[in-house]
Amino acid sequence: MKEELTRLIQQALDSLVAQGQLPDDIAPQVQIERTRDASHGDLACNIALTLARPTRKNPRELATMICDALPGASLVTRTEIAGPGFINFFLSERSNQAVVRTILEQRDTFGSCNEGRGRKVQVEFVSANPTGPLHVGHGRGAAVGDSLCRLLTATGWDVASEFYYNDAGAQIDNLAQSVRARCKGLGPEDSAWPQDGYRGDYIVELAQAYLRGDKVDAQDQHVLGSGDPDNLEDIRKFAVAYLRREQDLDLQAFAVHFDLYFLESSLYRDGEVEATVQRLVAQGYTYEKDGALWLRTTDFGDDKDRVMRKSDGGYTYFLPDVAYHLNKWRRGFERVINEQGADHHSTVTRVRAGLQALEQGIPKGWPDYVLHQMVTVTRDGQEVKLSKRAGSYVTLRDLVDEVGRDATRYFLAARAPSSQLTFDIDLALSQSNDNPVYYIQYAHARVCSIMRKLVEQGWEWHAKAALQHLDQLVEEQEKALLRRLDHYPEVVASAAINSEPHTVAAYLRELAGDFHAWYNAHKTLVEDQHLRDARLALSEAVRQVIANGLALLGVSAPEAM
RNA sequence: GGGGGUAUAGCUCAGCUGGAUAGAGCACCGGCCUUCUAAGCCGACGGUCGCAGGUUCGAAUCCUGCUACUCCCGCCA
Repeated sequence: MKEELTRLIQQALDSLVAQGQLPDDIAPQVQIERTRDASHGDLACNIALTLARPTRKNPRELATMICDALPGASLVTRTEIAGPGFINFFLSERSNQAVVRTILEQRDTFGSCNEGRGRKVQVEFVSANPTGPLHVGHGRGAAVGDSLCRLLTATGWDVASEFYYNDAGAQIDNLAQSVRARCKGLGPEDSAWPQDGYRGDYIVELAQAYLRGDKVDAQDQHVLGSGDPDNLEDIRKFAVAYLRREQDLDLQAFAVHFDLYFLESSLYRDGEVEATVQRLVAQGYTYEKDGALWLRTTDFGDDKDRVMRKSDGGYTYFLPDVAYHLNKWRRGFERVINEQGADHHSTVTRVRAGLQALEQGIPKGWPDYVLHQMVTVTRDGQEVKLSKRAGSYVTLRDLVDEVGRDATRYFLAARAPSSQLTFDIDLALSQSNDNPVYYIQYAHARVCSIMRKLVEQGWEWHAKAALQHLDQLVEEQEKALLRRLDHYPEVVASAAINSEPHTVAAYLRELAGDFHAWYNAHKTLVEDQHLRDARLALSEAVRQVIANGLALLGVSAPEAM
């Protein structure tokens, strides 16, 4: 529809230029936008305002000229010049009602598109170290990242979700040493306790499981605890598998699935870390200083150079990160989105710099990052501190157990990633109408309830027949709903392009609001069959779009509440 | 000191990439259940869009400079 109008306006401008009424050196950018207010019509164009300056004409006068030159179109019932010079288009009711037919035909694909054209995109998210259970911050990453995957799939991308975990490096050594200390009955208060050791209770449980010789079955590894408190390597393997399994359970509770778990250790095993170092050295972007090997990331916009190989011979996290992203590039992902906590934002420049230094033809701004700000958790009005090492902890699983999966996911995905998020456990727990997810789900359940009532009354409803009577939908609340429904595909497309799942949540809140208002103002199950059919079709369309939208957020759409 | 992010109603947040009178939800106040689920609806109240400049037909939105809060600035991840 927008394209159609853009074409009409373009034609009008062309004819005005041809008649010499407008100079031919203007390069108009015709923009059609959806109006915010129904009294401004359905669509509006600001062309007269943007052309006012180059043509040195009064915008309203210009708008009149354009309207007069506009070819007729059956879908437009009238045009109007308003405000400073907007051209408002009022579409026929018929064209507005058509969205119901589209929705009932397309069902769960309504809102989908082929923008991605099957191109490969990878979304990496959560990527928590296997050094403890997932906390709320990881939950935000999981909610946002998973929703992004769903949005990209819906818009035609070939999506791969991935979890990268650092099963190598200093943090894991620290973990193994912490477990060994617990095996020997030591605690943080003992002098032999490792510096910065992990103090959480889960380390104690882990040590006990290891000593008992438990078997651990995680997603991608199976380990038997040897029970030897001196074998650090055994402890390390066991601890990683144990916590990997814990995280599996956390994610399972959250209904988040990954196509691939990528192990940092595999980069070492397959020589990719070493190959990356050699490549960087060969490109001449490295130097030795203080016994360490540095990369001149300042050549690529970093504020200081970074160490890649420490003086003790080990690598910093930065180097495997570069090797990992080279690996991603070679797997053919033309688009990669890394969803991480904003505390990692300093890696963005570094990883991109490392990739540029490799000179492999990787685009400068590759990969994309979505950084979410910190999550704080409050209970009884008090902030609950989250610290793995201190041990006081709100885990994702605890939260899901308490609050429920739907509410947790909705809360964590419903805010712009760039804003800080306070997760108020009491509020989320309250089960009251404070909770916006219930408001949306309730709208869905209400439609289902109407459908059940329909059967109880001995009536029937057939979509095909009902679609013949959409012209019955003339009430103000019905028009508002039709406009809102029509908007949905744009919301999905824009949320996917801009990596902003929270806009879907906001849209659903509005759609549910429109629906509840209509529901209260007009009865659906009326005696008049044509009117009833039309309203049932509209109800069903609303139900479908709510179900589609909630699915994009990973939230369920209950049939009864 | 350098960099990222944020600042919009009493509180929590939207604001469709520069449009028309800045919107929701909570909270508070007043109404609506013999009619499809009141987890709902209707109404009222509530704003110098952090401050100061600038860009233009037009700014919460873009630019510059401040201020406050927050995160990062390691040979940790």
